Amino acid sequence: MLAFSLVPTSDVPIYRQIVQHIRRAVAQGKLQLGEQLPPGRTLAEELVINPNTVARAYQELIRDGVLESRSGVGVFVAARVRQVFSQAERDRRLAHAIEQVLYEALLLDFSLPEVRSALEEQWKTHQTQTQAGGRK
Amino acid sequence: MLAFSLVPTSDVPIYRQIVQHIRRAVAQGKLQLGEQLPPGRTLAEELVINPNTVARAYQELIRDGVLESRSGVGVFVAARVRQVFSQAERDRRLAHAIEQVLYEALLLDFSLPEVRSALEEQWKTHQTQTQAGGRK
Amino acid sequence: MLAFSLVPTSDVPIYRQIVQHIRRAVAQGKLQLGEQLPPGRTLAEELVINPNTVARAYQELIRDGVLESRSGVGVFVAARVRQVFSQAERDRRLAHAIEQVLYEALLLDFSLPEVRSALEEQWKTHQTQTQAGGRK
Amino acid sequence: MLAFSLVPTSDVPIYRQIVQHIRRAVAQGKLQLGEQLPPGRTLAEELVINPNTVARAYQELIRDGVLESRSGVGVFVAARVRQVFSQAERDRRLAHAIEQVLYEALLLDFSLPEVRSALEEQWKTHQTQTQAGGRK
DNA sequence: GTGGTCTAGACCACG
DNA sequence: GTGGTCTAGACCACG
Repeated sequence: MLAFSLVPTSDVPIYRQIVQHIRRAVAQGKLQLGEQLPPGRTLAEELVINPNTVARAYQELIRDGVLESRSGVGVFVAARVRQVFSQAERDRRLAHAIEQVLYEALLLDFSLPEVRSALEEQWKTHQTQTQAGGRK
Repeated sequence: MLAFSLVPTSDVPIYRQIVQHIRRAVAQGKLQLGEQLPPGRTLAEELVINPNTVARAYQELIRDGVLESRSGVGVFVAARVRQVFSQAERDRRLAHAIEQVLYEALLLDFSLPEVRSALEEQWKTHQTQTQAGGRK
Repeated sequence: MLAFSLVPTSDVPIYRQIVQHIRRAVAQGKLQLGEQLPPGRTLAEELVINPNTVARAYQELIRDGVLESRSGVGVFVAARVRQVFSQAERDRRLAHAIEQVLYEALLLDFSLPEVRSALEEQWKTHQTQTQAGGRK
Repeated sequence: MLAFSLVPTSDVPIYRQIVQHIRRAVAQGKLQLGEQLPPGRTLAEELVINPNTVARAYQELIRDGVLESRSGVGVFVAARVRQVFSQAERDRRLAHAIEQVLYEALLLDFSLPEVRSALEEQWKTHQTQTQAGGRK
């Protein structure tokens, strides 16, 4: 199931919001591996946006190995998430996300221990929320 | 002192990179309250970018109360940087940045220790890059 | 320099033809690392197609680390081609290309030695064509 | 005999996968000239796909002179499969497929020996998968 | 002027 | 009905 709403005023493009939402849903096990996603047109209607925008989000997720398209049938969560990226690229992407945290923390005057404990807390919260989920 | 380098191919616009850098320098006390900033043209020359780009960064910081313009004299760090963020707002913003790291890490199949050590490493690297550290 | 023409009757989508053409030009050293590509609008005019179609091709190449965008300036061949893909993904992509050769060969009744020698010949021809090029 | 499996998430449409498989079986003599093919519905059941999809593949092969339909009886391998491709055409098609491999390999930074051994491996794997091999 | 995003609408291949 | 491609045209951020 996919239920979310967009933040139209955000500086994050709509298609990116969709991408992030689906990534999150997969990570949290709310979208099961192999599960079918709503047809692009349906999702577009619900979100009151153009179908092309949804298609673009789906395309990006397909290219990243998170989703799979079966022609004439629909789009599905990939049976197993392919490891598409090289170690260097994985590191790069993680570093990029961490950099955002770093900037935010410095700007807001948080210390390393504060950030670290916030990270650990959120990580554990996520674990318990997705207990029986697809990921141990 | 302002010493930093830009990442022209980053998805963060150049003017935002400048804004973030100055905010951080002020937060860390590397730019003293009341201290004068280099003229826009000078900074633009050093960074080999368009002067308009620096001007835009200064404008945004002036609008946010971090900098002050004294006409005919120059741009200065505001005498008292107003405290923009409430504690709740600070926590919310940090949590949001960490959430991005969390989902990226889960999708790329990183473990908590890996993320934690990457965070610590980047934090320390940043510290050493901006040596003079500490705040008065 | 980019000079090529489209095959509108082909079953290969236009944006894919552009992608393949640029990949080839980079592989052959006809597009130097760091070189700027023509603005999407210009290329679209030359090819008499919609700018969005060119943009889509550029986007895909940026995502694959072949090109880089510098905001407000233009699109460039990446300084060094990033190794974006995992070993598994690289193998997968190579296998996919080889599979096409295999099918074609079986259908046209070529033997393995014939295919192998054709491969070696084309490889060597490419080497000599790009002698002084970016790749040894 | 027709025994093969489909790749539903492939970018090759299912009906094309069927067409290629039958062409190959005929080229390799695994399907004898004049031999009857399974009724479309039977094949569709085995492959767990829509009968229309099989029908479409048969249609294309009939149109190309590989198969023949005898009304009320069934579909058969044509008594004499006409030779569609000239030698020049065969070479051109093979060269084109190899060119794709070449550019993919260069971009993914594979060496000639790596590509050659991947080719040989896939060729042999294919041979063993379709054991009964040889041609009469 | 440059690329990035989005809409509206069309047509097509596939199953 | 499903996704994939393309056009035409608009608006925006950036430099």
